[in-house]
Amino acid sequence: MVDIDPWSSDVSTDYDRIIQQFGLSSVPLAEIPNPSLHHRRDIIFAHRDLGNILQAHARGDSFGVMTGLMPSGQMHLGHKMVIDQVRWFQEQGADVTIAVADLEANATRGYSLAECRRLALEEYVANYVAMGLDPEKTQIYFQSSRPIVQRMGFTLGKRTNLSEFEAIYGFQGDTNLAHVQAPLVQAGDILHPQLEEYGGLRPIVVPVGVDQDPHLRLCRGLAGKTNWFNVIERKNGGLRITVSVMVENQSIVAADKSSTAAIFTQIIDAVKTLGYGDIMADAKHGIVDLPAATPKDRYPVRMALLTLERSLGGPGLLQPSSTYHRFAVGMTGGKMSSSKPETTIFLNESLDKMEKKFKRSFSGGQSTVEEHRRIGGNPDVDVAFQYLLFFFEEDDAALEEIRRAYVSGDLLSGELKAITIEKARAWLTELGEMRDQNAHLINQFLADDAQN
RNA sequence: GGGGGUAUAGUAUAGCCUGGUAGUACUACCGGCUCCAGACCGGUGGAGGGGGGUUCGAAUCCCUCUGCCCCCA
Repeated sequence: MVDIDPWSSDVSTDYDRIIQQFGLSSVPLAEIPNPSLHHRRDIIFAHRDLGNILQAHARGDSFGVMTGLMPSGQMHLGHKMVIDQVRWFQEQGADVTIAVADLEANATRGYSLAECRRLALEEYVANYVAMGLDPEKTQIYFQSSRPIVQRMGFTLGKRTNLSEFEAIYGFQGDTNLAHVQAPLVQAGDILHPQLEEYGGLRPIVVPVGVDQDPHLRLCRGLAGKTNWFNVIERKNGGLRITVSVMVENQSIVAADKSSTAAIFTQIIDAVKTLGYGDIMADAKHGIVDLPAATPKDRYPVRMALLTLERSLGGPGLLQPSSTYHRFAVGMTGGKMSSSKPETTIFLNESLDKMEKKFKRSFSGGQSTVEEHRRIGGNPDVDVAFQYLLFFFEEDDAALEEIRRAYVSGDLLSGELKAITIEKARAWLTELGEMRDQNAHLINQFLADDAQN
């Protein structure tokens, strides 16, 4: 994992390196409809397969967003960032599925399932509701009362092994097995919304921070390995479909010559409906080529093949898409961490406490007024400025004006802190009011299997 | 199935053998310096897994339970 140096003024370099190292893609701002503050400010800086989501959106097809919560501790600003993204996807038309990882919290943190439920509703869901998610389009469930996610985790476990877990998570011989099961159940969480019972085949996006990428990599790998048909880019242009023969589908796709031929006919029929005239099938080598297809066609071709796979009895799972956001700097200048209360603001923080935290937050100002006027402040490391950027100042022009004044030395650190405190005060106050006003809606967010 | 080790503050640890006010570092909190914060200087908090025993007195010795780690089969 790349270390992120919070002191570096040139943060983009680090994130560029992450993109390269993890094989992520940059976010195509121009293609994002109604870009949010996070997009405009490059806070959401990378993605995997976001194109699937954008295409589904453009076509008017359904798509979903998935997130989870671990019912332990308190919600803080780091959580707000994810919920803001979930809400944005919802506003663009996504259905929302939220997993309460109560099994995981129970196994690894020692909370009873009853405690998990209480904490999830009172601390987490209450804030989700307050932050404006739409109860009509949001389904919250508990891992413990949706056994299918455990079963999927079990089944998907066949596609990986301890060596991979060691490589991805650094697990070793002394690792508690609860930690081994958790990512598998989580893969079940992420993939199960595609099941017919939970909305059917459609792209699902998971917005996370880069530190969560290992989970996504695992989940995408597991889903991909179950696919009966692969879509790859041809060396000389177009797309190539290959058939993946495995124990599970051998009797269906490759029992004998006639069944193989039948499968190829179905593949050709499936892609024909997408409008490709030029289809070159080579059953002997197990490939179908679409020389005229473009990389963008990968999504509809993939969807057609997954639909075919399902009709043949396969799981037909689409790899989840993901987006990655930068982390706001912690209030003390280091990392933001829920286990260190002094590094963040809780969503139910008292106004006094919030003000105190900002007053003692790390600044990018100079040692004396004279020096500050002369040299100016550094907004890149200034907590008060960063929190306006990440959370509290919606207006780009206003933010830019503050940045200009701070850099020039016109604005002192103390004055900047006062601005941020006022913004945070307004936000926290409103959030508290919304929590109270909307508390009665909490049950509407719960899926049927999450009701008491 | 058998054997060994270990449990001290939010974190990392010292003290245990040889019983006598539990020490240190970071963190937290307060003050100084700073426009504010950091850095720096000064100060203040906070701890021996649970139960039992021995003893005037147990973190320390003994038993037991629990958790964690390791070895053998």
